[in-house]
Amino acid sequence: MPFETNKIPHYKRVQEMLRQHILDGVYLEGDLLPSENELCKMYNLTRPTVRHALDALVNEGFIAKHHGKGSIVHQIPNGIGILSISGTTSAIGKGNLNTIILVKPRIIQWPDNFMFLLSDMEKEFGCIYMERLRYVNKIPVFYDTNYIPNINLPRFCSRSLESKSLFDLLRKHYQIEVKGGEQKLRAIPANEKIGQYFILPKAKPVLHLERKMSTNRPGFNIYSSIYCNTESYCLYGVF
Amino acid sequence: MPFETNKIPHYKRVQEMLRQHILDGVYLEGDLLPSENELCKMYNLTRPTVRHALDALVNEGFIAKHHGKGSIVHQIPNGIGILSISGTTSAIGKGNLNTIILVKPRIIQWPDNFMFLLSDMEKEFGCIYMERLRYVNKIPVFYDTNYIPNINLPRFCSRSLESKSLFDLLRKHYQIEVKGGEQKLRAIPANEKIGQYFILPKAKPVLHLERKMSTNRPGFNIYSSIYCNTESYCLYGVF
DNA sequence: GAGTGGTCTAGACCACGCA
DNA sequence: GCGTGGTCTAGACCACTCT
Repeated sequence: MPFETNKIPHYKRVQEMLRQHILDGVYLEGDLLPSENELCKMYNLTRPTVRHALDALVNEGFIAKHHGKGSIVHQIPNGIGILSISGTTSAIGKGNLNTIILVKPRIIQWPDNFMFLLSDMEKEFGCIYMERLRYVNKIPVFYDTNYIPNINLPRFCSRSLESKSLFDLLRKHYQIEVKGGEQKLRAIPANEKIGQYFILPKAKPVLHLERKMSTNRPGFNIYSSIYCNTESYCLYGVF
Repeated sequence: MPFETNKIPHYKRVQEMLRQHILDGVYLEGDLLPSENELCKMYNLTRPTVRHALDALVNEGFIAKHHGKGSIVHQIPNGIGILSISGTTSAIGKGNLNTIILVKPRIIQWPDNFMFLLSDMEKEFGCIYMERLRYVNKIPVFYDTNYIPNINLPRFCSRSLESKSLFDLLRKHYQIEVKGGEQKLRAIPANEKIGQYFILPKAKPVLHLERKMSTNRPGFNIYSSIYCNTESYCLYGVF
């Protein structure tokens, strides 16, 4: 029986370990990962479980599978795998992402004409709002505004976020796990403010992502509006 | 034993049937799909197989699953699920997509500085090139240029494509199935030509997608460069 | 032919939502 | 308490790739 570790499913543990190995360079791009049967023995799991982990890595764009050959580590060519779930922090890797909090978490009313339809419960409670500017290798790439329902999140506004992942904070202090979500994409001209953040001329095209992320708390969704500067880094996804 | 049908895997058959039912309005948005156990009985399959089909539909954005409740049919709000694989034609539905061939398939050299790295085999053979303009509900939304390796595709250039899906044609006449792929996204200003196609002012932001699609033929990839007018329709994805 | 991933079965136990 | 989806086992057979 595989060793018990908290409550994280086995396939997810394997997925995270392999992803970390790839990011750490244990497996280099073009390398063959151990075969599914070898991974079964290594982690003491059965094939469907190991396959579940590998399928998740394919979705994140870290590997590609080839029938009869094996799982090959993918190059992620100057692109950022933000289109899948893993969260910006883990999609980019180690020390390459820097975050500045532009507006510290504060309680506000939900905006009128919000980008997604809100449930009655969400509307009833207020909303915690924050803004961030995020740099990839010193280049400003993401400006995001975030809306979190103010439901049972004690002391959230006084917590430090600088250089931490929002998802990590929610998981560690509030046991909130982001499970998945949906997103809408558009190309829009940068307005004055965004142009300044990105050091781009006004009206320069930027990519606009509106996302709704569901969590393990029923009815508790996190909303983000993300502006992406795609001058130097493109977004990258797998399908 | 489930009835044998060609060589399409069972999970894919179920996936396609359920997707068609959703597009046809048999299940309306917000409806609960039959439970996994019910689907097992209906199609005479086991749960992992049915789950495989449902997971694929989640990835395509057609349904969302809720632990303890069931699978709920998703609304796809004025957005186009082109970010997943299903292909533009099936992502949009019935008669809403119209296609004009701007450049009929013709054999050309691969362009220099191609958007993706080509294998030696691909470089050796020529490439079939075509351009299309696609309308969603009468609005020009996609302008795409496509590059297909000219490997064993007899009479391809003389086939009619108008109002047909490229993927369908490849599957029916050449037994080529698109399996998956990767894509890069950027926001760029429309150039003169694209502005005219989309009836947009020049320099208006458009979304640019560069995709590489792998197929069931090893080493045979299809490449597309797609410009999207996101004024009226946004792109939509699930993660 | 040996090894790989792709598909599938037939069970099991658990956590969650709801009545 | 019941039905739901989430995870997992321990096998099986097939198609594919490489040598």
